[in-house]
Amino acid sequence: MAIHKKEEFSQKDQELAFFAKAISHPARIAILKVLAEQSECICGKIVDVLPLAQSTVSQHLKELKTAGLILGTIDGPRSCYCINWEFFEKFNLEFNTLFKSLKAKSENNSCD
Amino acid sequence: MAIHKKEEFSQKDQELAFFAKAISHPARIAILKVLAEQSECICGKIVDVLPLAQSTVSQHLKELKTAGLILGTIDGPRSCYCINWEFFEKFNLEFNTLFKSLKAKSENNSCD
DNA sequence: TCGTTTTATCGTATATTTGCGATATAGGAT
DNA sequence: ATCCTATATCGCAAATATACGATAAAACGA
Repeated sequence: MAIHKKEEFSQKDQELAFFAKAISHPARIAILKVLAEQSECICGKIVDVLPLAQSTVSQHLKELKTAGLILGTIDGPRSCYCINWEFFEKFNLEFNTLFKSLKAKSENNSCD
Repeated sequence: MAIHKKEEFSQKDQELAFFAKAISHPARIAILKVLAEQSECICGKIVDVLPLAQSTVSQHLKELKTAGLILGTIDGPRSCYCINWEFFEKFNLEFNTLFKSLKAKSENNSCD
């Protein structure tokens, strides 16, 4: 694909797409659910719960971290992750805004 | 990657990931916005608006259609697309449910 | 110090996504 | 019938994503 064209779209659309991509794999959704459930921000326990190899889980955690959805701190020999709730709110809001704006736009027409 | 493991996750997580993937590219978000704005469910006008080749746009439209987010009808020599609002509501609700359930789970702990 | 445990990263294989040009198809106009 | 327009699909190339095993790094205990 020569050069990918993603950067030619609006910042907002790129950001939304980026957010959506962060949760576009069931493993990452499952990880978020586990993190939300656990009182301690467990680490390798996620590996036990998911049907994936340790290295693969680590990769998904890295992606969620890059996206901003989770925070990771080193705790001795292990890593401790938890949901970045502050960011999560922004994330949530962003989706709601998209959905609302689409609906709002549609109110001016009678397409459906 | 030998065999991809997506099907080993819960139906719900797979569905959510699938939904997220549908809007994980700025072109598809842009298409949804255009469709929501237009009073007639335009077709190739989308190509004019997006910085992509006709064939690429057609492919994104197909993906949105496969995901269920848009409907396409043939209108003479051209294709007419519009947002599938009924499905859109389900889509919207699914995300809200995920976000709410994550927050609800977190209320039992003090991780953050 | 040496081994153990835990996790990140590297290298690699394969699958999927993205993108485009070329072509096919189908309807409408002349 | 022939041409034109609009769109879908095919074939291909390149980029990304997914997955794993092997290995590296880091902290802890014996």
